[in-house]
Amino acid sequence: MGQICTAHIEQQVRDAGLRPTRQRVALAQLLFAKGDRHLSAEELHEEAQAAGVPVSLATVYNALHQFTEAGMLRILAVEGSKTYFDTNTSDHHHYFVEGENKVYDIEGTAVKVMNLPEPPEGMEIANVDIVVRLRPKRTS
Amino acid sequence: MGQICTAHIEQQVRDAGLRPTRQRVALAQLLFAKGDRHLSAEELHEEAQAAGVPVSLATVYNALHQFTEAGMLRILAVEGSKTYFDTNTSDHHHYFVEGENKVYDIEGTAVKVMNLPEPPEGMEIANVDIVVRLRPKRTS
DNA sequence: CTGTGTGCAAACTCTTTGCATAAGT
DNA sequence: ACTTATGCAAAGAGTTTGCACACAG
Repeated sequence: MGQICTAHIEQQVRDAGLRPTRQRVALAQLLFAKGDRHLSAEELHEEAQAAGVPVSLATVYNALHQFTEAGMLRILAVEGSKTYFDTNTSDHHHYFVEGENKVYDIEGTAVKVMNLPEPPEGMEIANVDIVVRLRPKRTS
Repeated sequence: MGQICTAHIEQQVRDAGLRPTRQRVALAQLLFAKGDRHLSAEELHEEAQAAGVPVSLATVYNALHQFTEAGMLRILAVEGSKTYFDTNTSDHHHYFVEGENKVYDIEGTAVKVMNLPEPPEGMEIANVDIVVRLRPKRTS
């Protein structure tokens, strides 16, 4: 099964126009094997190390951007210094927790946006991101 | 009128629990005199210089964060390395143009979000940001 | 006067880049 | 073999911090 998955991942990487190198396949596996995830370059780097794949941080950045260009990942629109990548590239939405700078998917969702105006001339909508910012409830 | 505005701005700064110093008042004036704006620290710094207010970049950062804590500004949730501050702290929404990393308000808007689920235990919604990502329309 | 704010420069964090080495086809 | 990817370390951008001087109350 590891074999089948690896072959499948390799194909995805190849389809993106990238050589299925050890590092890229390993990173793709970490990214896409476990369902939807949001993570930063540094987090993925640590995971790779932990998984026994000695990949450099620069390579992680390269791979993340290449995957993004290929449409396999999307960059999350959240404040904060770090860039977060999302393995779910379809329209879906997030909670952002103030203070801890963490992002969670909004689950079980039929969230819908109404009355969106027409985009300006010559532009089209690439996607719509909704970020619901949460804060600890004040003691009542 | 400049007088009245300045007095008003000074009061706002004072109400935020901050001393109405030359720099803070000047920055507040630039920020709040012209309606809704989104700008980075560096942009505000340049504007201040251009307006003949020789304020340092560090002070701009300080002021922006202090105004944000006081609820006079909000940090925009957009990707990219720079932090953008928004002078409109009420629920309203943005276009983000891919490539040029620019943010525009969505105008004339009755944009509404439907079916937002309950937030998790102990959390409340601080606000909801909608970012509509635009890209150039492909030549048809 | 007394305490807070400011400005400068150095430090820090995250990300990108250049170039020699290694790996894929 | 030939080309592209990787890893390292150094550079770069944006932001924060520490400390002496200046200003507001």
